[in-house]
Amino acid sequence: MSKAMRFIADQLIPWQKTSGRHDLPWQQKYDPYAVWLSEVMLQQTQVGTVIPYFQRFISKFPDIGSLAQASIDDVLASWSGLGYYSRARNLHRTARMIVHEFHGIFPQSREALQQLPGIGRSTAAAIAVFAFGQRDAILDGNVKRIFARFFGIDRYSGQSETLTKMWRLAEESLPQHGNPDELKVYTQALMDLGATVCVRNRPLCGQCPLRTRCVAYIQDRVALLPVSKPRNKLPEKETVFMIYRHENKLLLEKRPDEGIWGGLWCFPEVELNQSTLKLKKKSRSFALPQLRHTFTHFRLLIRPCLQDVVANNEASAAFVWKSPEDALMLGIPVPVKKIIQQYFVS
DNA sequence: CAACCGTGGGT
DNA sequence: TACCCAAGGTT
Repeated sequence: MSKAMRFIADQLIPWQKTSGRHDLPWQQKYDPYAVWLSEVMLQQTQVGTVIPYFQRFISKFPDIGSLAQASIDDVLASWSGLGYYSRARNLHRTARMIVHEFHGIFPQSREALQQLPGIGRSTAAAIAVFAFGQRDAILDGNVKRIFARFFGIDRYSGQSETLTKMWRLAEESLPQHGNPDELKVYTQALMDLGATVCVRNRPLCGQCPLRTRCVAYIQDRVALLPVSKPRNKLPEKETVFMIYRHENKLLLEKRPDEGIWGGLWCFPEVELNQSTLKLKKKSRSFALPQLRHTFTHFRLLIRPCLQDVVANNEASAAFVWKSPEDALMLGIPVPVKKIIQQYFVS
């Protein structure tokens, strides 16, 4: 192990104790269920966004047994608005697997945790460290950013070669003979440093315990690292939300698990073609103001179209009629929530 | 490996 | 505005 590697842990562990975060809701006790839930919610999601969801979710499903017993609809309702809904479905699947196949006992090794749905290598390592005191390396966005600067890595971290290198650095930077508590402090320190000091824009290098040996700082390349992901221009798509109303109830359709908003309830979508345009002209439908919704990989133009109907005889289980107030309590995507709140509740 | 999968905050 | 991206994982 090189000197630079030992330096990181030696600096970070005392730094975390004085300057790290110690009051996040999932840090109170290292309960495997709470650790797992928080790590999954925090995937690609900022702490400030997660906290209220975490509090509500753990109030409603306080332990893995209650989560396993719940319906997927109830789980998705609690996840509604948080995004990446496959995380919620995988969470639910994993809860049922642990309860029914593992007698309610969490796997404790990183390798075993990694076999569970929705738990990749970094999340598995975080759970193994925080919940079970194992010695494993995380490699999340914080660590990638810190390492890119500290080691002066000027390649995009998505490249497999760069990723392999970073995993090796992450393993080699672990405290050598750390006891479990030390490993937890070290792992939390990486997250805290990345989230509060070594941030993406304008990092606070004056406060950084690593700056004396940070390549980017020494070479004055902090603003250039890490290298941005090469992005494609977002394609634009267009859809019509048909809002069928019958006596103050709205029709919602359950989306398939695969694809965008999987498993959520949504206004029925209509293909935008000649026949639907004719249909819209003939029927007494009312166009609500369109709205734009931006995803990671495309932009969606939504045209909501309100239509009062006389019968509510949709017989399939994939459809429900709900009052606006009840609809808001289902697992619905954000644009559906916005439309209902804006036009259908007082 | 690259596309897919949400949403909100920051600049 | 338009773009970046945040405690990633799956296919």
